[in-house]
Amino acid sequence: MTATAPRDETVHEAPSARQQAVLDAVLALLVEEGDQLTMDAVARRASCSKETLYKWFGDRDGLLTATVRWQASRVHAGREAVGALDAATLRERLLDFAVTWLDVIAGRTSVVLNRIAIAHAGSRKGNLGAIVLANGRLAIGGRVKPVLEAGRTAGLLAFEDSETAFRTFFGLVGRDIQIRLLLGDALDLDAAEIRRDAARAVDQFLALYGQARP
Amino acid sequence: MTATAPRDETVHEAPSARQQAVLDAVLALLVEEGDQLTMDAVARRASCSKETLYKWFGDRDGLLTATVRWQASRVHAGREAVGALDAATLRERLLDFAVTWLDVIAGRTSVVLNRIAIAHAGSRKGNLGAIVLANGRLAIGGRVKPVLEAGRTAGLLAFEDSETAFRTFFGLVGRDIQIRLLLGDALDLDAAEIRRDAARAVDQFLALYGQARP
DNA sequence: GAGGCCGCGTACCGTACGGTACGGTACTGG
DNA sequence: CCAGTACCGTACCGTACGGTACGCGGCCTC
Repeated sequence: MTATAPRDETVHEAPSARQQAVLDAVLALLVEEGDQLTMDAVARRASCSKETLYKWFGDRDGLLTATVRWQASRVHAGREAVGALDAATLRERLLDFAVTWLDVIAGRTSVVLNRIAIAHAGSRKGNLGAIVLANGRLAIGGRVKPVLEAGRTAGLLAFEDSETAFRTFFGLVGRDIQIRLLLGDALDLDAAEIRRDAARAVDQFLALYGQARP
Repeated sequence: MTATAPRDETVHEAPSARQQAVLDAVLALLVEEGDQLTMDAVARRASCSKETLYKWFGDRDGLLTATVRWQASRVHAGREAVGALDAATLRERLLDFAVTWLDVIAGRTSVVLNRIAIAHAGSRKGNLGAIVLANGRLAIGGRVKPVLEAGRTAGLLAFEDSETAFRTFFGLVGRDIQIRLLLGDALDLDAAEIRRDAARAVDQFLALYGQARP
């Protein structure tokens, strides 16, 4: 290729600080205005030109994708290191996951982003859905399953397939909350209620899969 | 009012046969084409004029609302009558609910309609979300809870709040299935797998809430 | 301090789509 | 046989919005 190739600058890796500001503007707009997000509105809100948006993100979908990725990159905090499980720490780890997860899905941002991704999944070319899935359901699965397996090797849990066990955990924690929020049910959970719900879910999960150390 | 009032014919009660055909066309289009449903496409598919669509349904939202209602009216089959529960029939009733419910939410039509309703809920004036909620989550809740309560009075189940118990049941049955489908995950469940999943959920629910007859 | 780049603001274009108007045809009641 | 009505087909209108073009000001480099 010759030297004049204009070099594709669309965001594929980490966005710059300015770009992050734009993506935050998108999130804010999404949360405030529902999902009729226009490129004009984004440009105005972020004080940048539409041309810049298209240069950085390619097209509307690119902007949405970058936004979802950006939001996902913020949620992935959280320690790892699984070793040395006793019953109390197992319960605590599960409780921690449950609370964190409920906090996320009950948040306005998560609801709106999931709405966008779901709408997107309905109109073909739906990578947005896949991205949200990978960073939501699948990501938390990937982090919980090692804990479950550690619980099993410690003789605290009994199950055959960690995926199945995790899906039960997921169901016990999430129940009808996500679908209700997505469909617009008010249902505002405060921190106390989330903690109660999470504890109940963990208790139920342990009742189903726990076993006294043999 | 004078005699020349043009009389609002928009569909509020049961749609006529011809109107049902139109609504079926909408459903077919929705399932086939994803959700970029245009009034033009509906008119073409249903062999009717756009003017008629607007006369019957008011506007696009009205058409969508009527479609959701129409679909909901088909799902509500199912016997009632709760009396005389023993352990086997309780299990059978719950299993029946679980299978039916999974069948519904795994169907293309349900997925598409939920997508529409969710997108709608994101743009204010979201009665669609409320309708889907009322005919989905809330309707099944209303039908399951009497069974649970009958189970309790028969001494087969132990719980304080039937709503809470039902939500646990809901979570155990649905798990991550609905959100994954909404986000475009392939995940095609055949009848056998649905039956297996439903049975597992019922077993787990009974393990949590069941008690031997005292 | 002159050229070059980046990016803001704004004006502009094309099109898809919601909604309306209108002519034509079939059926019904008087 | 003549209104009146219902409804189909199609042409049309207005607008919102995705995407592009262009001018101008600030900043960096030589």
